[in-house]
Amino acid sequence: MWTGKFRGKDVVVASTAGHLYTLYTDENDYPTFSFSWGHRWVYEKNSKHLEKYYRVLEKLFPNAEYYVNACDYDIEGSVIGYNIIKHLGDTRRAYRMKFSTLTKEELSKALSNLQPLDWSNIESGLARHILDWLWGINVSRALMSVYEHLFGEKLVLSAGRVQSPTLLELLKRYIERETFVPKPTFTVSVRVRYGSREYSLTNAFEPFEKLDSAVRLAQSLRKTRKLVVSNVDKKVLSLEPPPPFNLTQLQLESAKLFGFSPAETMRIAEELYLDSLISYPRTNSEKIPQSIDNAKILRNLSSLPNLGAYASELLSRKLLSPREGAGEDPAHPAIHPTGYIPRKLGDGEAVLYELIVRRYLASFYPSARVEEVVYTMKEPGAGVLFKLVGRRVLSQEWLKVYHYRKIASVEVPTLRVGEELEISSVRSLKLYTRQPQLHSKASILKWMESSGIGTESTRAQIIETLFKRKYVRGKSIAVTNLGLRVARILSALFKEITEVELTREFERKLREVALGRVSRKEVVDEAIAKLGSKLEEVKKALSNSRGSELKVKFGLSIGSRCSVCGGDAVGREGGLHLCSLHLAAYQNLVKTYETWASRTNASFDDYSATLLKLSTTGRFVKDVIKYLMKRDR
DNA sequence: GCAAGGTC
Repeated sequence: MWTGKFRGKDVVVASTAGHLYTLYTDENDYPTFSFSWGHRWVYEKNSKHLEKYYRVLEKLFPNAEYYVNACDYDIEGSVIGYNIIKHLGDTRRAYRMKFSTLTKEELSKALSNLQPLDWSNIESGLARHILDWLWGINVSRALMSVYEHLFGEKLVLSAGRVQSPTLLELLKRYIERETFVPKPTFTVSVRVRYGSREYSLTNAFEPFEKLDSAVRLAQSLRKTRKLVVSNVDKKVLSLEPPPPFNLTQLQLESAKLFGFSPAETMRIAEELYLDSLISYPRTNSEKIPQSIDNAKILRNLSSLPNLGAYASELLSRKLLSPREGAGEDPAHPAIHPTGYIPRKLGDGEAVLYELIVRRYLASFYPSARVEEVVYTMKEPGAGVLFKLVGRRVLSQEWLKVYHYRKIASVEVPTLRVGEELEISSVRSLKLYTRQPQLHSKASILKWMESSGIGTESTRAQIIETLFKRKYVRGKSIAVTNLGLRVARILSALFKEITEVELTREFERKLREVALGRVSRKEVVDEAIAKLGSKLEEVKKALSNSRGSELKVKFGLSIGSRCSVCGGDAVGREGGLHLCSLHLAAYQNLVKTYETWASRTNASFDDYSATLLKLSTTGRFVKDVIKYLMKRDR
């Protein structure tokens, strides 16, 4: 709590730490549509610490002439402050402070220019909370109940607007990889000699579908034994420095460089923030506003061992405006060092702090200059093209401080158009197409951001929820049998919650609420009506049928077992009963054989035997092949 | 017990 005077009046400032109120219900069954706002520490684990913030506010409120909500100027900030004022005070004597940076000047201006409560933000924010709660709590409860009826096991399960589409995306990628069937392609690899050195050339043509084409090209190259330079393209590329980090970019970069998960990065960044070493990390901004005194921060950083020299260099070169990225955030600037010098840091903290400082420093530097020369070569009289690419860094600039990014120099000779090079080796090669990678925590975070679901503050946590529920596992994220069952139940019964489109629909409705065209009540009532009929339908089905009938009724089974694995079969193909994964694998196996047959003269047996040997063949495909081999023996 | 959103 802080006290002071502003224009002759006593001002008391007390803080909260995020939401003090949460939605809850006393009902245990579903559907449940009766909810209220209550104290968070009563209804949520790990929120005991919130009560002390509340007790301070509770003491202050009765003595105040009026109240000012000075939370971050965004929708959640409006809801956080509104709930406190509504429960402890009187919204008719309340105002909103409107600001975008936390400088003395701007806060002072905002305080002398108080706005009425921003009802449009409050109403749309409350509606967002309620919609997420109604969908999340009700579908989660229904899911647990359906799961118990179908599989006889009582488990804590969950579904939500953000977590469920994320689970489905992980499953999609998992299926793509594990039902993948590689296809053969053919190409040639060429080396040339120039002076005393040899160079490998890059192919500027797509691999061939037929072995013949590659063999013919190889034969022809062996005969002519030379390539002629047909084009020289020399240019100087300008490589811009990266902007300072927002949270997503920090999470992606630290995953790439150090293997930290997004949640780990968040935890370490939080520590650095609480130690006053970096600015607020939960930001989407990639900009440092004018109001931040970069010169002062750089002067302070110049006493850092190792990195201080770069800060001094920037000051002496008067490079004081950092590059800006596209990311915006109304409440916070991009992540940057505060200028405080750390004493002793833990391992993770030291590594992340250095990354943030280097990134901040790099953003002030001019672009690096890289000279690139591309020689295009072809067989005399023919059109097949190869490339030889050389690269040389002319000026490092930001690359020297942001040493994580390395531009490898590639030495190549100086060649003229028309010059001939002797071919030293030609090989024809068989290549196989590669399977897609499973998602990592970093790549699924990126997917969530680009799909517009979750926020800076919640994405990493929501990914951890999927792990906690045991829907997924592994560093390369695989979906468990439980995750697959949950995804299939949700897709069959509550399709909307598995799709990113639900978020878009919420956004459209909430915009209407913010514009005052539709009331919060109308939007909530509409959701209740829609969910109510759906949930009653599911509940009725559960009370009328047994597990095995239900699976058929819900479209989760055709009433038989998968010939390959014994799981619930969902379809029949080629005389087999197949579960969803083995069905997809079987279909890919049959379909891809057409491609193989057109490119090679492999029989189906040769094809199958080769696939079993290749490590890129999906495991469900291998299961199907083994089953077919055993059956036909 | 279950969401997603804040923040410590």
